[in-house]
Amino acid sequence: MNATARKTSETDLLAEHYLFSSFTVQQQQKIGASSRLLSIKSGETLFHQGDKAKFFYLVISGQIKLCLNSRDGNQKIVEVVYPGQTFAEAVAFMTGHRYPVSAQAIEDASLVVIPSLLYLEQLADSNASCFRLLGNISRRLHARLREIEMLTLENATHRLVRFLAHKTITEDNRIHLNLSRQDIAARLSIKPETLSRIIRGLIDEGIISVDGKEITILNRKAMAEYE
Amino acid sequence: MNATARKTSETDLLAEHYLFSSFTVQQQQKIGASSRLLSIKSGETLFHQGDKAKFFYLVISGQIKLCLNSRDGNQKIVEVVYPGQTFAEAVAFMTGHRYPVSAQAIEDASLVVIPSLLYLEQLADSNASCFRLLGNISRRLHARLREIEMLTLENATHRLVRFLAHKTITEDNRIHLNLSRQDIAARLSIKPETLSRIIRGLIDEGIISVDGKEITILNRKAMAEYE
DNA sequence: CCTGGCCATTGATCTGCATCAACATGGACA
DNA sequence: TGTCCATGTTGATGCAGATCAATGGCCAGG
Repeated sequence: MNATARKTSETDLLAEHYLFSSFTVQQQQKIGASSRLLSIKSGETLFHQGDKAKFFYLVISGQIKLCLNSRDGNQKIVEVVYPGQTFAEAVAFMTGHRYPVSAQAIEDASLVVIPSLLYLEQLADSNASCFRLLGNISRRLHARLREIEMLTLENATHRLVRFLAHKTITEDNRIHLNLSRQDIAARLSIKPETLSRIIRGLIDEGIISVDGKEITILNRKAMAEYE
Repeated sequence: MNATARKTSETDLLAEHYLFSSFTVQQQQKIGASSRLLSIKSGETLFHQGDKAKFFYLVISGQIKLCLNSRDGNQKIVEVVYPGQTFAEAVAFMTGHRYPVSAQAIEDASLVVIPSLLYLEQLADSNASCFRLLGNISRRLHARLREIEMLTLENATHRLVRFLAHKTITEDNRIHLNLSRQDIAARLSIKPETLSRIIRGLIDEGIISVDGKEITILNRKAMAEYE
């Protein structure tokens, strides 16, 4: 594989994404040519909170968690990013240009690394792309707001039920968890022990049954009442 | 005062704001002509969470609180908006176009009410304005993130100390609170009783002294150690 | 097949903040 | 100036979730 071929692949990956699809082919190629593919192993950190931010990212495969860490070792997962999604796009517009969260791979992942500045330059020539980015960031803003709502107005059980309700549920009422218990706990801002107890509680009430990362909803009515 | 004069005043008020100052004079007049001034009394609600969002707002005077309300009467203040600031700009880009928070006046206030759609139309012709809005929304996104950080990684005392630290402090170490205790509590996601106790604790430790809405910091060192 | 280390679960206990209740205070208005 | 009602303070108690500790399960590497 030669350099040109690789660059082409990155351009193609980007062009499919709605944040880039409004650019001209020239613009896409320009961004693609300066972007690179990156593979990281599960557990590796992409960047730390406070790092100078020169790039943003498009996930091709794997999962990335965006998290906040406190001095005393507590971790809060703000968002889990899946293939096809970008993250840290907004950092370029923030004063200081530093990542407000840390990013770490939950499983082996590959990403496109995009230079923020170059992207910004292209934006200046593409109003349509600006609008897409505005929509994108606004959606994130809304998501953060709902997060705050959950944290302040709902208890731990509610948060878990909501978390489950937002997962894809098969026709036979099954949900596949793609996170470890620890990560689910950090996502919901509770301790793993508490998560265990809450799950046990739901099992004992006959609302769900659990087999490892597979959950079956036995009583959708009761489940819905928690929301 | 005739209609034209009033419209001129609204256009002028908007033109001073950085979200509008990149527009052409024609664009500013267009937006100004469709905007209107609104006065509301302290305690009145501007809009409720979930309302259809056709407008966003620029505060001219007074204070507006943006808050989330739970079914059981709990309230979380997400942000307090002061003169010169806009709010609900991002809603136009969200799916559903509904306000994700409620807005209520904390004191008598006057605002400029701006039709979101018209603003959006002008944006399409002004890349500079797009960039300003992107910066504006990104800043908000960052603020929400720090909020989540505070809520999940810090305790109530820390949150109060941070809250105070972000206020303007005079050379003689005094802070003027512009919110009621209830609102401070709702802002920090604690109960008024707890806020009282925390303040008492700080007083008893000799860290601050309090006289109504005036706070004097007696021990900046000790104060800083809470952050 | 055993073994070591991590993850999840369970139990016992602790604690920060909420809740409930009573009382104080102070500002608006007659 | 007194009265009233909302706001704030203080005390007693409750409770959700954290913490500490022990055990069980499960997978990787010998």
